[in-house]
Amino acid sequence: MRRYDPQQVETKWQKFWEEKRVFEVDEDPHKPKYYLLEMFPYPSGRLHMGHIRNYSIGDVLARYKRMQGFNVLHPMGWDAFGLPAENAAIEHGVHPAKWTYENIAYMKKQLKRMGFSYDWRREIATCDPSYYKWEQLFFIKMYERGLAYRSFSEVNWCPGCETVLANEQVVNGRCWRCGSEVGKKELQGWFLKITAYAEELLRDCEKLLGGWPEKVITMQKNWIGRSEGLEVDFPLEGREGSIRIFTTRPDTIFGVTFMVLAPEHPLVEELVRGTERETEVREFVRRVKRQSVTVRSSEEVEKEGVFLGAYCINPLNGERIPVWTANFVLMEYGTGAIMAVPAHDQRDFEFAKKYGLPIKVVIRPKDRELRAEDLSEAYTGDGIMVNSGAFDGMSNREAMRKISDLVEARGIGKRTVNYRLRDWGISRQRYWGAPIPIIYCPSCGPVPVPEEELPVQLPLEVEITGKGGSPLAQVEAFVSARCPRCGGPGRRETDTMDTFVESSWYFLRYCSPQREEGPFDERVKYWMPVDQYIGGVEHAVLHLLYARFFTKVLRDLGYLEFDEPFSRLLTQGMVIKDGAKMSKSRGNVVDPDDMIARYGADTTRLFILFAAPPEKDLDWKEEGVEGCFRFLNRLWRLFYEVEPKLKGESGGFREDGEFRRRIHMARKKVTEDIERFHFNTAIAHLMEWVNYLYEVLDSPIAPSLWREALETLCLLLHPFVPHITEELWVEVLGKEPPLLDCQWPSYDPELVKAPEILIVVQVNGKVRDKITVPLGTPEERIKELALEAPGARRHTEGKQIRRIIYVPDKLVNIVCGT
RNA sequence: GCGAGAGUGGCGGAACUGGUAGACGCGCUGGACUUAGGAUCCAGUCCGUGAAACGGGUGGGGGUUCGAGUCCCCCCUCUCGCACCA
Repeated sequence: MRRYDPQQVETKWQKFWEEKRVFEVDEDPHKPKYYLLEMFPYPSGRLHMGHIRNYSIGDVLARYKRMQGFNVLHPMGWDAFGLPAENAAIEHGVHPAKWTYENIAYMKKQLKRMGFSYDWRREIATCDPSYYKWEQLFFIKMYERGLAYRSFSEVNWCPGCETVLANEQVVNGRCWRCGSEVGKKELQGWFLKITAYAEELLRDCEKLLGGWPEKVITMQKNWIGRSEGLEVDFPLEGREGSIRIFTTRPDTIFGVTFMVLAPEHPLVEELVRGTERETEVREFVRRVKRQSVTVRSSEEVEKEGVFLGAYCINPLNGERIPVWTANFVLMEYGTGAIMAVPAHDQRDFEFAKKYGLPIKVVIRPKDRELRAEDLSEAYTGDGIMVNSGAFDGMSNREAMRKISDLVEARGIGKRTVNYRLRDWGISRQRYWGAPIPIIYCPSCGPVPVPEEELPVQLPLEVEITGKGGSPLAQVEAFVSARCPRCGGPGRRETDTMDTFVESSWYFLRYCSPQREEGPFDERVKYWMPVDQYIGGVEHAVLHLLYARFFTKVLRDLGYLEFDEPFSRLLTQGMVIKDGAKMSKSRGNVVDPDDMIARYGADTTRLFILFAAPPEKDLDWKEEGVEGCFRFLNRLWRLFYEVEPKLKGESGGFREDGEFRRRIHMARKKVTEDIERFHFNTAIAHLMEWVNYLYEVLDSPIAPSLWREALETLCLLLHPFVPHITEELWVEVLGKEPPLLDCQWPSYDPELVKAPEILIVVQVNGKVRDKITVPLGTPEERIKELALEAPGARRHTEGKQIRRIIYVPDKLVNIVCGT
């Protein structure tokens, strides 16, 4: 018997697939399309187990759908711009382009060695000018529509990466990539107006229901953070002007006992200038501004503030209200100023307690009185209005509406909607990224590069030192340019785009990757949207939000006709070893190359799919891998042991119903399990079936039945372990490759049914016996048999039988007295 | 603190709409075949008793039900996300 040699088998079929172009697909209007996409990798050097897991899951679905008759688009590419390439240049003196392309070449080889069914003709690398050219075009179109703008503002600055970060890229006050503590910096940069789509991005979350994990939808909703409220002007006392605040609780406006401005609020300086408090306040503001984002946003930080010495007037009741500034009010949100109602807001309450500010109750619960001096915390619930003039006695909900109406009618404020979502800052002070296609002209200002001059190529001759800001600024040949508008001398923008811009539309480019006349054509209509997207949860509010935004923008620019890019999303769990995420610093990394060399790609894939369901974390265990390797050997031996039995005549054998039933059972189970992404149970069932086939190895089974079983086994296992199945299919069964073009086997529900069914007999809910009855036995007969079962009789003897419950084909429960 | 998810053998994990808890795999125990094996095969493996019978058992406590891992209430633990957003 031939030994199972994964290396030999796997390289043989990989070569075959490539030569026969098995994975290449074209548009075919006669077939239903299925776009299966996995998040493309950053070419960091080599694949890690997280990639292998992601792509193994994807490959199962791609192959399965293809065998089901779908025209499956399954592309792969490279998220090729990014900092590590630049760091490699700084550390090892290798050019980012060289480093990137070498990594791509190696990782591509690894992907091929895993047997993933990608159509490599569609491969894209985002650092290729033919890719980012279109991105630059989108930028210009967005600029023309006011969706890309330049602004001078306080941005997140990562000292480690020496560049700006978008809000989404700051995780717990730290850089999402390098973990450095993020600071603030005043900087001029380019922004994409994602806030213009806040409402739609939020609303369309409804369209994702059912297709996306609820968790991701919730995270996106929270990130967008819509809140409805009221803006109100509080006139300043003794001078011109007013303080505009935003509140979601207009019903508490009679309970305002102080105002708080964000330390960055322009009025702070204005109000204290030339007063005795000037020094104290300035000192405070300086101190707060110095606090890093991490410190200022962490819970431990105590609320602190200072009185500005100024007062304003509550426009509803004329009360005189002191104005403070404090660290817990953010300039970025709402109007940067709040009305403080300590009785009904916990933060205001804490602040009032600390500084001895008055507390005034304006809402009481329905069933009791509320006294300010009794409060140990703010009362934030609903109730009845008190101390609120004309609104007393009203429910606070009603008062909310009435007060808003009044404020709007008097012209001192308006209802507004606020979002937490900020515009997306895309300028990066780095080299290895797509250049922003703008030329600054001393007389015309920023001018977009004309379309016909795109792409603005990233120059390759550049010195990368990691010091002194953007490397592009040093390349005079790049920087100096003619103003497209007036023809005068101008200078190019030297910042590059955030790499999340590239990943916001790559899935569209796969549809027409080589097209030179435009970013995409009618093929995008055929393939999009992506039917199934697979990747890690870490992009729940980064990539996935940006990609949704881009899709909507491109739709409005006339390129697309749909609203959402990804119909279904599967977020896979992490790969864990020894209780922790695999990482170099922990030294618990398992290298895919190692696994392939020792066990082969099929075993590696099988283990990953078998050890845990996709959305859960996967615990890497060498012993588990060995178990899977053992199974494939068992499978291999089974085929060669059965091989001689396949040759004989099929006549003269007793029809074996159970043997046939198992075939259909397997088809049903595996199909259903793949549909719900329960690959582990699908594989478990196939293992069980193989165990059964070994048991009946010496039984007189017709050769045609054996053949049917083995063929089914190959077909059902193929999405998981494509190489070994292809080999057995051809070498033992003598069939034509590739399996990918064979039809997924269907099952006959009638044949899945067993002729005899096992009925569990319970007495008072406890299992006491089991009986076997022929399919179709009438209920009355089954109940009789159950009562006669010895195990049941032991427990019913001498007792009164009260009820008999029958669950068809499952159990009988005899309820009797005790 | 808020929100979501999860707690099942020695381990990874099964159990679709309430209906035999522990499938499958790992590990472990014993045996067979072997010069040998960490190869392969057979048997066993939730706990209590040698075994049957029986009893207990899905984080803890209550409840609904003929019947609860599954549904409801309270509590504990863990993971993830958000975290002064007015």
